[in-house]
Amino acid sequence: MTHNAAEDPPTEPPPTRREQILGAAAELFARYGFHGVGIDDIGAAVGVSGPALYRHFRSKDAMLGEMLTGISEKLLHGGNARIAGAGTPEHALESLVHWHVEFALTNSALITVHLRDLDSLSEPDRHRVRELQRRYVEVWVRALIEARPGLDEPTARAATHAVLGLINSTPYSARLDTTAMTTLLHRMAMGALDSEPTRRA
Amino acid sequence: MTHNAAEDPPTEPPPTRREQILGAAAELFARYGFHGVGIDDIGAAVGVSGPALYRHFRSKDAMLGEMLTGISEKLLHGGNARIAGAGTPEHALESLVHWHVEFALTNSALITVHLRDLDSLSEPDRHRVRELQRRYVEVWVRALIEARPGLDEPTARAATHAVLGLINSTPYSARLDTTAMTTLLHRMAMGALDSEPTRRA
DNA sequence: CAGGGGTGTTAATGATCGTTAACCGACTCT
DNA sequence: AGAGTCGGTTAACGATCATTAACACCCCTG
Repeated sequence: MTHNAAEDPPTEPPPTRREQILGAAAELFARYGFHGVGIDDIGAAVGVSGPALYRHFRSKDAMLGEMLTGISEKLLHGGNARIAGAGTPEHALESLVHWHVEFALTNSALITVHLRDLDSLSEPDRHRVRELQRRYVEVWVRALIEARPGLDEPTARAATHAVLGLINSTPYSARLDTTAMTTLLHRMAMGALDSEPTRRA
Repeated sequence: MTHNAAEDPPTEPPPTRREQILGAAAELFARYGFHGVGIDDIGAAVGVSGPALYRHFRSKDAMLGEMLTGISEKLLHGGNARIAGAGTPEHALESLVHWHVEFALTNSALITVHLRDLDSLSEPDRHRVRELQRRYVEVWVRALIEARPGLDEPTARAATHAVLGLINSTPYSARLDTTAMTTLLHRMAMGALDSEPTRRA
């Protein structure tokens, strides 16, 4: 035994099956909710029936865990990357909006699951995901405060949640074509953020 | 038997127990999801244990059904009322925003359940709720088009979903105090709607 | 060709949980 | 006092469903 062989190999080229299963599961979870989907349903969706999935995942909860930690990490890293490569604070903010809009439009099923089934996670996974979320929001809050000096932190945090809610509304929406939807959401998000929330009426 | 005595008496002054149960159930559903809450949990939350609830509701699904049709009707009727009592189209829109913000802040648990557990409903309830939702959105779409002439209907519908998403983000948000939150959400919603989504860049 | 890892299959197992049964005290109305 | 309804209790019942057992291939390497 060369220590533990199949634990967490980050340099591993992802095969296909796991991801195929996760994709199908995401669609199903998005439509029916985590508890509304049986292990057999997921199996059927990828052409195998029932407990075959246990060859690929330790449990049903593990699927959800991997799915949600995956999306949360992608969001956080993407956000950080956008911030890093931006010149002005205003540009950074715009970049974040663009990133999140694109992400939400591309991964609407994951967004839905993320909003909906977070607390079907096991304790440790839930904490991990919440921590990643928190850090992602923090990226937004910092960017927002830099771009709108004088904005206090609690307000910035609330405004961030609101804008993310706006963008994440995408799964509920009767979709326009992707490019129209992208510009619409982008414009509305910036409009919401431009509403000078720092000044009194 | 004087026909059916306890069916649908709309003129009835609501007692207390059903509503108490619905309130507790709403909080629990919001926190743990419909399937994540047992009948015993709901009972415990109101001080009785277990199947006592069946003296008040036909089933667990019936609770969810009543909860969600209730909220949907309140939203629709409130929306219609605001529209009716408004002078200018701009004022009507503003009135809708105010109404929804207030509602979401006052009933954040219901909003959460509404977004999350819609498809745990029985077929007929689900259709009823979706129909009410559709009509509520229609109220917004009409108001929006009147206030922003030249806006095409699909875009107006998408914009409506986005604004509702913004306002409904309230449950996820680290709440400011209610009045600050109200003005912030109101301002951001109007800002999003003012972002002249009809013009090209 | 022996054999072992990876991937499926179907049939038990066991827990959870909504729902019902059977039973009971309290309060009202006559 | 007595009958009935209302709201509650605890103990079965039954279904659903994740998980595991036991068994069967395929394929690749030695």
